[in-house]
Amino acid sequence: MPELPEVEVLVRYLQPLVQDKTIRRTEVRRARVIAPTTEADFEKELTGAKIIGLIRRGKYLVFALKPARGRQTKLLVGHLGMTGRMFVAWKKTALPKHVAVLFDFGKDRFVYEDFRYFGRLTLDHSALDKLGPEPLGKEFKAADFGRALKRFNQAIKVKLLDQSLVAGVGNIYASEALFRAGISPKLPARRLTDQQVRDLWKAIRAVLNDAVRRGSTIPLSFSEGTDGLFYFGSPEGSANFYEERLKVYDRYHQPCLRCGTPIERIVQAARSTFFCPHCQNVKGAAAKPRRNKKA
DNA sequence: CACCATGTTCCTTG
DNA sequence: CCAAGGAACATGGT
Repeated sequence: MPELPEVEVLVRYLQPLVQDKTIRRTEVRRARVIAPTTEADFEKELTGAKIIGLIRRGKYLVFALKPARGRQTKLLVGHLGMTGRMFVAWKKTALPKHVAVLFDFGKDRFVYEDFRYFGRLTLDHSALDKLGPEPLGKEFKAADFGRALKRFNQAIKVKLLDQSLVAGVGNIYASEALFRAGISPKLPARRLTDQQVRDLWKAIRAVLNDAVRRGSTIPLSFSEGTDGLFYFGSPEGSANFYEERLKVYDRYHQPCLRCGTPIERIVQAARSTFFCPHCQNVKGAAAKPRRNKKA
């Protein structure tokens, strides 16, 4: 679940459930996810600590903690990697297979589960310093974004994944934003015109905002029976929310929703990119003619 | 067996 | 120091 919108929805769900909870005990089942914090430090710092806040920064979750003894607030930084999940459940509820970390709250507990263990839940907050502006915040300015892009020859799609330029865009929403802006993913970053920079700036915000809005309308409940923890790829089907909200990502060979041209897939920096070769022509500008086709 | 997967970091190479 | 490309991480699904 890992791009900005998913993390945002998760934080909104999680925040009231962890706010003011005291961690009675920690259990680290996979030490790699707390690195570089050691298990001894993790336990020492967190046991007895109270969670006094939870916010999102880029794709990170930032927990503010009031330590058992100390006065100084500590930060606990979470990241879901590709497959991480976090939730709060009754202790009688069975745990999933790949639990990485548990916090005992008394009646219930916080669970961080991640079957690929690419994520993190650590006291090391240095990753936050490398993040660029929040795309949905007012500190994200088209002019700054454009200036930053001027430094790179690399394809714009690849630079959208650079968290130091703008924080929170991942592989899915990078394709989505470029489609929305009508810009080729292959266009070298420094070649974007000022107009394209503005279009892309706007498209990033629109695509992320839409996803947060839609994600917020989906029940996040850990309904009994299913292992379903998230709105993401609904466990029981329900016409698959995931498919219908995305306009280009994972739609290889399917007709472009705007012009009917088959969507193409290419690989950039070892990641898949999906785009419409007509609506997102490198030469830009010209692409307008549309023969709308029923999908 | 082959290839693919929402992410980040480390290691080369130029 | 910087840009860029690729492998690695770990566990699946198809």
